[in-house]
Amino acid sequence: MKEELPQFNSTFSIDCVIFGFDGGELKILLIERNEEPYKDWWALPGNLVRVNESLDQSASRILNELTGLGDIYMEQYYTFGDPHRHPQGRVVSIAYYALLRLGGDKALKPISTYAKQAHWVNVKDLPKLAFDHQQIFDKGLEKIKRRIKHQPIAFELLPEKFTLTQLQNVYELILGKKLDKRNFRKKMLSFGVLKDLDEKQKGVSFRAATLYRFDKRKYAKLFGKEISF
Amino acid sequence: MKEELPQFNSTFSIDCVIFGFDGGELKILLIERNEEPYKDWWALPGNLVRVNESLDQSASRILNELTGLGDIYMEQYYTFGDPHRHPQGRVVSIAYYALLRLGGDKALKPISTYAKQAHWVNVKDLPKLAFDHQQIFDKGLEKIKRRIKHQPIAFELLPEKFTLTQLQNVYELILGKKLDKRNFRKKMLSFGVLKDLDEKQKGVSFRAATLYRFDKRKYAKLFGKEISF
DNA sequence: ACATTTACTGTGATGTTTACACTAAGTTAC
DNA sequence: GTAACTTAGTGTAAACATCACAGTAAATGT
Repeated sequence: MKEELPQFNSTFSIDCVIFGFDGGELKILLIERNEEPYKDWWALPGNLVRVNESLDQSASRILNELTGLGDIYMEQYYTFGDPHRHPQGRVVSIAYYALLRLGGDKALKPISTYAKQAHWVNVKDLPKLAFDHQQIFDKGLEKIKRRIKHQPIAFELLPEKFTLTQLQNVYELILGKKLDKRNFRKKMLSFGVLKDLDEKQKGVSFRAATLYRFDKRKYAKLFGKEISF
Repeated sequence: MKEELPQFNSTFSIDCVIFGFDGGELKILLIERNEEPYKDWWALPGNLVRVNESLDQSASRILNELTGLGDIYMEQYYTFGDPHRHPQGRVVSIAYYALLRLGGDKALKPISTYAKQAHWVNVKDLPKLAFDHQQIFDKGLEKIKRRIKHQPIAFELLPEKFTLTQLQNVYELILGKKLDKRNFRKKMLSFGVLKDLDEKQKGVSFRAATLYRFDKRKYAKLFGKEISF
């Protein structure tokens, strides 16, 4: 069990908690491993950092290889370095979270050989994870809980045009609690960073809601004022 | 310049921003390097992580080697991994900050061979730093600015018994702005985590202030309520 | 037209934040 | 010991933010 991999005395990897929001559910992307150790286990997407790659680049690459997507909001949030977290040697792993919109069934293309398949899994229903990935996930969720209160990251999970109910939904899922509809809307609108598009939702049963867009320019002006969502 | 050190193809290190508060000034501990690269430059204390050390342990060790102190509040806050941040190879560095009370002239014992000397330097008056250490410092200061608003870390910088003015002083230095005395005291006392010791400051010119102690037990009970300092 | 579902709206009570200036107590210098 | 100095310590009113709470409006499907 404790055999050394070549070049494996010490190295570093990136692990990503890739959050996706899909009309009502908060999910993360998991892969089924195709290699030892933890072959056939579910795990967070991750890989070794390449020689001439920055950490941010490496995280983006991993996300891109798995989803085909680029230009996604990602943030480094913690580094896990227990000497025994990897059974075959010293691997320090730098964790990132990513937030993205799932447009219906966004194509996944798991082109890496180390994964058999990749799936979006509801965060409320995670399987047992390889390595210390449960711990990495827990800390990632905790981080975005804090961040969502102070920075406009919820919008990264939504399509460009969204309704206030959808926005509230994101907050409720991440914070893990119900919010009052009237207070939520009042507060969100009071920041003045939501642009009313004078446009209604299409293709829904029942009354269609007004669509909004997040106004990055106005937000940038407000920034520094430490607004609290 | 671009020669490879032995075993230096890729490795990881810890760098520490060690904050100390000393009767009115916020300082950090800097070392003067005794080795290439950046020989004779000022730098953050740091070192390579050892084989069987966790990251937290490594950070504690570095602090201990330099100050002789143990049981100090430290927190990992970011990992710096630009491929070219170290001129001799790939070194990913995990940054920690530490907060401690400077009791007068707390003995420093720089027993490491890589440092000629260590000094407490006012954060307002930092010299040019080696590597990307200025960036590491900036991010560390930014982190404690945020954290001090929500968690009781200011107390780590103060002696066990302190006055409200001293506490306010810490806040003002970290946040970089003046606070209103009455509002500050009202708010701090309202949390109910400060114990009035019925005891006055000694050895000061002019009126002596009441001493307080931070009540960790009460704080722990409150915790989860996300109190805002 | 009726039933159903979701969108949307306002007010009053409570708590928090801000702005603001004087008196009290102890020390030092004479 | 008294005057001058320095820091400690205290309260209130206005503005603002948060919270709790329920009914009407609009669109859809039958």
